[in-house]
Amino acid sequence: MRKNYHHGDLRRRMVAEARLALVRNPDPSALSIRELARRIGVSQNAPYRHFPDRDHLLDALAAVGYEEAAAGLAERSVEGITAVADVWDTMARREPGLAALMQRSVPGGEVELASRAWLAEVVRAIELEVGGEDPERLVRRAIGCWAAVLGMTTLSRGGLLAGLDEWMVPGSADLARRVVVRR
Amino acid sequence: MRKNYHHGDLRRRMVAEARLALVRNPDPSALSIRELARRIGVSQNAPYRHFPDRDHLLDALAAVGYEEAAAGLAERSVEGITAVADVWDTMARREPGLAALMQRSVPGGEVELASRAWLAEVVRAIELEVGGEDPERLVRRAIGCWAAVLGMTTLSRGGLLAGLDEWMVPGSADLARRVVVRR
DNA sequence: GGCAAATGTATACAGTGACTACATAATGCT
DNA sequence: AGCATTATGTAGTCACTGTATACATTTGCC
Repeated sequence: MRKNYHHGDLRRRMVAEARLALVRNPDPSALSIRELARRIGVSQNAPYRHFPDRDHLLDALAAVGYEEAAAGLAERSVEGITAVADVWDTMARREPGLAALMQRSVPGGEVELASRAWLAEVVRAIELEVGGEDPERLVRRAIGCWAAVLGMTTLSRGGLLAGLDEWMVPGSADLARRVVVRR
Repeated sequence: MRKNYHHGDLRRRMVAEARLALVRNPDPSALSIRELARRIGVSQNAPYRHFPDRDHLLDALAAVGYEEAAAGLAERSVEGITAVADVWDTMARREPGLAALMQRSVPGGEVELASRAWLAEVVRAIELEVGGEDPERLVRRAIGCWAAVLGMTTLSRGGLLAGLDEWMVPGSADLARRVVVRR
């Protein structure tokens, strides 16, 4: 009889609220399904109708991160590698918790596809900058670039570079440009 | 009157047992203080005499990881960046859970010093490879190299490259060992 | 209109980190 | 040696978590 017995959009709402929670506290392991449900105003078990368990919620959120990153890169891939570094850096700085989630892809999960879309976009950006290399080399460069940027943001987000002087830390765009994967 | 009321070496034992637990299950958030205590045969609260909370235990373990990595690199730093990649990748492959811990440094924690020792060793390795560069560039290169290798192992350990690696390089997935940072 | 599927609620359980109060052993001072 | 202090253990408790099971309501389809 109640008007809002059914929420109507709980799945999407959970993902959004999880994202907010990660902004308040970037540690993904501190994220609680019950608290999200409470905050949304729904019973503590309702979320389980949409996600088999906690990990699947995190996976869905990480996928959103990759989708946004890919879209952001697509908009400005004219700029090449700089754009790759910039897009990832900005995301990692604004939402460190989200960035942390994006380091893991469960096989069969949503991240699997979304991260591939991101990688494709990186390949496109690299191609624009370095011109017509053979495709395999291109992909390897893209992976190297992604790894370099990811590594730099991981180091600084984790505080591993805290206290080091500014001049000691390489710019991630420069680094990304110099990293190459041998075959 | 019992013989073993005091364990005698509980702190070290906890770290060792935590490491084992991470080998059984690489997810650090699944690691339980109580279970470790149970396994050691000590009361569930005894560990708290040695670690103010769970995070400090993880920090201590991560520090051990950095110490070993630094020592391992010192033994073979003649080889330059490849040795860096090799040492890190081997560690990350054998103990992914430990590698995950090593992405975070609490200010004032043990990782802060240990990771600096590791970085110093990386600088040494890079210096051997590229010869006498000016110190600033050297440190930047070292950090960049660390980041690239870390990023690479994170990508493959996280499954983000699943399905791609064997496509790119028939037979072997040890991408990190093939990372090159150009000057 | 009625019935099945989707989506919500209520309740319960075992496990956790962490706190407090207390017990015992080890250490060091006199 | 004797004794007080400190280090290190135990016991018991609390609020909280993920998740399972059983039941209720709503929605959508024939």
